[in-house]
Amino acid sequence: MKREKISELTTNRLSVYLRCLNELRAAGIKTISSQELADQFKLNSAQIRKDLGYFGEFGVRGTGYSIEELRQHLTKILGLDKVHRVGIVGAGRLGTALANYNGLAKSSFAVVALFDNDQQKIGQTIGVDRIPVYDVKKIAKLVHNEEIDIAVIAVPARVAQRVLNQIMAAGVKAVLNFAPAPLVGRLGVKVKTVDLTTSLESLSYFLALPQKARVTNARRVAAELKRQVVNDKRDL
Amino acid sequence: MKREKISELTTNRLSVYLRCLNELRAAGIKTISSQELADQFKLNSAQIRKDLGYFGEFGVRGTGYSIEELRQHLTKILGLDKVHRVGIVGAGRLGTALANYNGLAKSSFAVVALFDNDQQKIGQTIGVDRIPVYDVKKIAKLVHNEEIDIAVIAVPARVAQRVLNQIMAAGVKAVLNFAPAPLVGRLGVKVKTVDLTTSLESLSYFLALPQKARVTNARRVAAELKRQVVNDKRDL
DNA sequence: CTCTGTGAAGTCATTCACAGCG
DNA sequence: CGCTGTGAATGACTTCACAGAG
Repeated sequence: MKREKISELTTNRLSVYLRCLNELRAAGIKTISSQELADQFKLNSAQIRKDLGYFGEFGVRGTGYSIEELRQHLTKILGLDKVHRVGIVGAGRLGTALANYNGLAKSSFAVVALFDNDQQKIGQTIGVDRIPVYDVKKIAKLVHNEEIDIAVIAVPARVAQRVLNQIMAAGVKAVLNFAPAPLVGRLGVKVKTVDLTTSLESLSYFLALPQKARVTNARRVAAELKRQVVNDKRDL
Repeated sequence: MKREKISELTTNRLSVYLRCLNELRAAGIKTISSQELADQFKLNSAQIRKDLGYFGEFGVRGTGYSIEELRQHLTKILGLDKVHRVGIVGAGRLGTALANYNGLAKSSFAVVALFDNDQQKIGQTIGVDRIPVYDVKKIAKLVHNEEIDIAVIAVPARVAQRVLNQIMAAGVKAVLNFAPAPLVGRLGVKVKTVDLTTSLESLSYFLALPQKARVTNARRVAAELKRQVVNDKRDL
């Protein structure tokens, strides 16, 4: 296992591979080759082998990968063998929706606290899990008491940087930001921004293109189509 | 204006530039250089000039860019001079949260319909804007009647591909997908996936790293800052 | 003979660096 | 002069292609 720097593109893909492996396991399949796995999404098989290669040699030549074994390795690599405790700052619509989002509960993330500055909301609980809403001022205390290791920013853009500063001051090292703002992180703190407006505007750009440009979108689309066909065959 | 293929990384940044310009305009500033703009987020000024250069020569040498003028150009380029009509499939927590999300209303996206298969929800309206919830079966009809040009998938992963197929059959060309599933699009249809689980698992990976690797050298962290904005250049 | 693991080649993106306009 | 626009250089990511393990 050579500890060179792993790109975020790679870690994102590892997450996707893991999800796929979980499904395959549920389907009772024991073994899979990088080529078969690549067909599931439209990736190149060398990409998968290379991604895995950064972390070790998990495959068996001539056979492929043991699904259960690879699954365990990826779980470990991604740090999903421990439950992460998540605090959401901003108990607005997005914040509460995320607190209730089942997708998270199913994986190893537990939302343990929400924070807001609205006195109306503070003291309430959210969802069937009755997650408490605290005063934003108590972030530092609760990060410590509840052992929160991941924070989610779901506040308006204009206060996002201030909130991030509070979060970092409290010692949280990983932050998922939904505010459409370019946040400045600090050494050793990972800030990942999910920007819905940018995503939509990017779609808008695509729609604004002349139809010809949208369709003649080059090799990648062609390659996708090819794989699609392959997939369909396989399913039969 | 040379019509070569523009990377999605570029269009994502254009969206961010535009947001910044809107703020600068609100602050009453008239002109800005690429260097100043680059300082706002941690970008390279050449990057900005190159991004803009794909679409024309908007700058004035020795001075910089007229904020109002550049703002108008970017708005046009991103197709934001027209209001996009958005339909959200899945009236669960995420779907309704998005329907209510003010960030969208502020820009040029209007959510005009939700779709669900739960008879309890069909016929209801969501939020202060009273957006109606329709039966999923009516997607094709409503896409036509309401002139929906962007669809949002906010349904569980296992039904996401089926929903996408219905959406594409209805003629929608741009789709924002929140389901954690590798969807297969069709020629001329843009599918952009926002995968919360992957984002969180990527943060988890970071936390699982030895502290030393997390902090690394300042140069690398600076470079990472630029990547904060989630850029799924590969749509899963 | 199949499929992994991996250098080498190829492709795409970012940054440098500077000519030349205003 | 200062700042844009852009080739040329560098760097990052992906894909090819094949030696070699099982």
